[in-house]
Amino acid sequence: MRLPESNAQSSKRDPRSEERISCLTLVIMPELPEVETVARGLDENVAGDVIESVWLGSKPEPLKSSAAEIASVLEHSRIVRVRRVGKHIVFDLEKGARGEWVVHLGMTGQLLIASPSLETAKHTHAILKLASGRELRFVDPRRFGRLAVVRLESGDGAGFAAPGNEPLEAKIDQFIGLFHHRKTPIKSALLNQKLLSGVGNIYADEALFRAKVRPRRRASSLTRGELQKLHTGLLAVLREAIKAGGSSINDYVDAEGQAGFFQLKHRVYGREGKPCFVCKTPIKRVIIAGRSSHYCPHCQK
DNA sequence: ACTATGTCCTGCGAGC
DNA sequence: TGCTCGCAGGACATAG
Repeated sequence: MRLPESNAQSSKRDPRSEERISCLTLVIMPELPEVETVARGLDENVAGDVIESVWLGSKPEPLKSSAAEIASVLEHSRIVRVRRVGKHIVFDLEKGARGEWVVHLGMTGQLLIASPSLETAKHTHAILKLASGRELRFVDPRRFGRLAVVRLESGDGAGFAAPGNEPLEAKIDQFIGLFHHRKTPIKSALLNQKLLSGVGNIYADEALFRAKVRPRRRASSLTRGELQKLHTGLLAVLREAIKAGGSSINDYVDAEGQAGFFQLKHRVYGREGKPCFVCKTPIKRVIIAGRSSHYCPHCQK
């Protein structure tokens, strides 16, 4: 994971600079903690602002709603709040009727707050002009990201919902109930967004390391105790990552500092061949469900 | 009802 | 030095 070169130029000395958020979004793989951090940062910076106009890229856009639908919901709406739902960023909107703008960052998606004078980056798919004079831009080179809108007709519309359970809120019995009968590898089950929404490849590996469970194990083979440790490990690693990201929002100084998520050392992810921090055994990498999976063959059973 | 696999997309880096 | 090729991965489609 390297810093894209654009990171250097978007980093400014002033920690209050609106460029802060772009710095953050450039260096991360958006799983739950990263999306949470981006959503919080956006909430702090654009809540209360009004979307004056919307430009959507003309190429095959990464849109789930039609361009016209997105523009009609977004334009002249006030951003009430920005929050995370699973791996999605949800903008609560108000324009007489309520609505929601739902953004999924995919792998490489970024939501940047920029001044109109800032050069438009390659792969910019959407630009929202805000009443404050700033722009909110959606940039996504790999186009795995998605944009959609939800109209909420009356006051009590359901709104956007994640397909599965919120990992940070799932109680232990609920957690065990999700996994204990499944024959698929526990790693695959953790990545299944219909079970838990928000866990991605990195934190799945890290949680399994903390639980001392190998990723290839059938979910149904895990004992109650192992599932409890997995639940604990997952909560711990997600909370630590959110804390690390959150601190970078407050303490971010410049790109050299590489605060935030760089404070959180992965114990197995991306460490193939390197010694386990616990027992020094080289970390192994295998492919499960098409995804690279990292584990310690000694610590994890 | 589950589970497994292929596909999308671009930038980057390893290897020749 | 310059090129090719494989890899990265979330969500969805499709097949089993």
